[in-house]
Amino acid sequence: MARFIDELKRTHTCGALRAEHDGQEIVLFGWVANRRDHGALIFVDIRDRDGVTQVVFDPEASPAAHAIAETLRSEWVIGIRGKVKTRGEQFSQKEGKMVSAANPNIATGAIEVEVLEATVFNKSETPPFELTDRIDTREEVRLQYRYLDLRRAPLQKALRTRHAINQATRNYLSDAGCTEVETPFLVKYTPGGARNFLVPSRVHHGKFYALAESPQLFKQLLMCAGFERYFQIVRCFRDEDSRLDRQPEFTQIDIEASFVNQDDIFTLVEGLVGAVWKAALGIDLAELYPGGANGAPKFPRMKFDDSMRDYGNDKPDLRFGMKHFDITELVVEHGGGGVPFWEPIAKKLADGTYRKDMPAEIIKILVVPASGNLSRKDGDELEKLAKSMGAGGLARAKVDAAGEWTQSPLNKMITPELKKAINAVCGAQDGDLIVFQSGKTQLVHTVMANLRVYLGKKLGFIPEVGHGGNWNFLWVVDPPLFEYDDDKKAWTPAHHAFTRPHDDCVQYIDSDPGKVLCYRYDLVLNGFEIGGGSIRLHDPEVQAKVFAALGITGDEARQKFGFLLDALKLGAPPHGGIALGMDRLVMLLTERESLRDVIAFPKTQRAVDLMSDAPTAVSNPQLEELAIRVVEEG
RNA sequence: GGAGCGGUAGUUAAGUCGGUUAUAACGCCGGCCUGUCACGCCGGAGGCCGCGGGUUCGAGUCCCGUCCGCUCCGCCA
Repeated sequence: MARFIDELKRTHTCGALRAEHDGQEIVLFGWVANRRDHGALIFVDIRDRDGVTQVVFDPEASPAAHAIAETLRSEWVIGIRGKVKTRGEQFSQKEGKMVSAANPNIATGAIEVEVLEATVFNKSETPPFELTDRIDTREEVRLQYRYLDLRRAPLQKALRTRHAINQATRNYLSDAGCTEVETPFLVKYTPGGARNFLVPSRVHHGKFYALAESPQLFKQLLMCAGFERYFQIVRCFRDEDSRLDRQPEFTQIDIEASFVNQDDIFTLVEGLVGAVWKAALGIDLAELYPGGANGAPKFPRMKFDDSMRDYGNDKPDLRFGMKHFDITELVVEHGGGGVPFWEPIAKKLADGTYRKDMPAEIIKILVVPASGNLSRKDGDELEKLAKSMGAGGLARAKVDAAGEWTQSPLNKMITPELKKAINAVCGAQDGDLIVFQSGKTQLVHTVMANLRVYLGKKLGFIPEVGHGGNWNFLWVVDPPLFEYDDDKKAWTPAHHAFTRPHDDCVQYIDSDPGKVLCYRYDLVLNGFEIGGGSIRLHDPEVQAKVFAALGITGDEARQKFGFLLDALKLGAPPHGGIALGMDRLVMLLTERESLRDVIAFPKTQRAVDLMSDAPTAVSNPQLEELAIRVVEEG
């Protein structure tokens, strides 16, 4: 029978002890975070999930414990029994006078523990990196030893906050009448949309399941099944390239409800987000965003088109200004204004080659205020960034007091009238820098949107991550139902084919699909999309029109979505829902720089687990069982 | 699929115009120290400069290829 654990139970965590515990005999378990050997006295910082406590090994208090302390090394797992002592004034050899022995930097700094008895549960080899709070070790190494990295307080804290968010979410949605239902991960493969991970089947040679990219169809079927309100905290899988805010497997807070309109979903989600912020941070978002139901916050809304026009994407970071200005029409009015690379665009718009309401090419500008103090080198840096995103270049012009454009080839080409008009439109002042981008609409939007965010960070308009909450929520609403695919020369669903169009747009589904807006919405926080959903199309007649506009035949539709189409014909209630990206939500709420900081075991950009080395090749017998042959590449 | 940045001791970095023994800090090992808390002091070990080719009398440094990580575009809600 071991003395520690069996007889001596842990009485406190390493973050618990305070001055009020003075004199108590306690037992701590944990890891050696640091050891300071003063010859006779040995100080050891013990760390557990809750914090750090300094314990002192004094040979006079316990020679046996002191002998053990002499052997201790970093990350050994130990247990101690000792007596809590408040740290009073003591003579400092370093400073040569009496000073307070308390350590204000740690929560338990008012006390220390004099060790009476100690044990080593397990030794540790020297860890590959030092487990400090502010780590500077390359992520590659940390991911390889993820279990060590996870011992550090910042990651412990992030995952514990994630747990709190989970709890708050379950409580709130459960109280709101939602039933948590688990939907399958192994689902039918449907082409289109995100690439699926495919799972071969031993009993069905040559056939594959797909890992669910979302429970979309199932949650709609649950509405057809009469659950009325559903939620699930669910893992989703997408075989797409990763990003800072995208992992191949990720978690969604998935919600669907019947007999609701868009406002009802917003109210439900605003209440959820409010509850989450309150539970995890103790912050009342209703103070920032008043006007919601039952003390919940109410977030502002922006139309999709306005967002694209002003910010170049559908997830604008509104913590700072620097709106884009679309000067396409202005340039058309001036017949190109003498600028060679604008003239063809103006011409195509004037003669009707391009539609005026959805031009294939546009011209946008962005004004960098004089206070930004951008040097010529900074300008070159901007151009480099633009080019890396596919832009041909990046025209710039510095505006002087007289409204002339200096340091710019444009000044020689452009007509004075257009120059004056552009200055007026964007309100450029002396010293401001105008940045121009023209060309394919999507490219211009993307380049300018990224430049805006880059500048926002560079000029300090966006606070650095971890420097205090500055929450900016926004609903982006009323996007188009269809997008025109230039390559395929066909209309494609902007989201998916089951989104309900605005009633007054239904008439355009056949005649002019591009004009059809729909009940789709995204929730944006600080420039990240943290959720998206829609009111679904439950009317089979309109559904048929949408399929027709997409060039999907009845047979195709039946093959892909047959079970859902059947369900919609068998008494489907009006319904809609949303999915919130749990990982992104946690990342933003905890002010971390990457999704990897809030996922226990994340994968790299190439979807590799550096710790386990997944994915790996599989031996031939296993492949044969699945009737799969691997073809060498090249 | 594409662009950019990075890879030098266990860790983080420096390494000039290509030059002879590749530096430093932290960590590690040994010794000393009864008030440290980024303890201090003395000493020591530790390197396939990501990998492969090339140029050169000579390559961490220049060239080509390749692998890995990160950020972005494409892709993806």
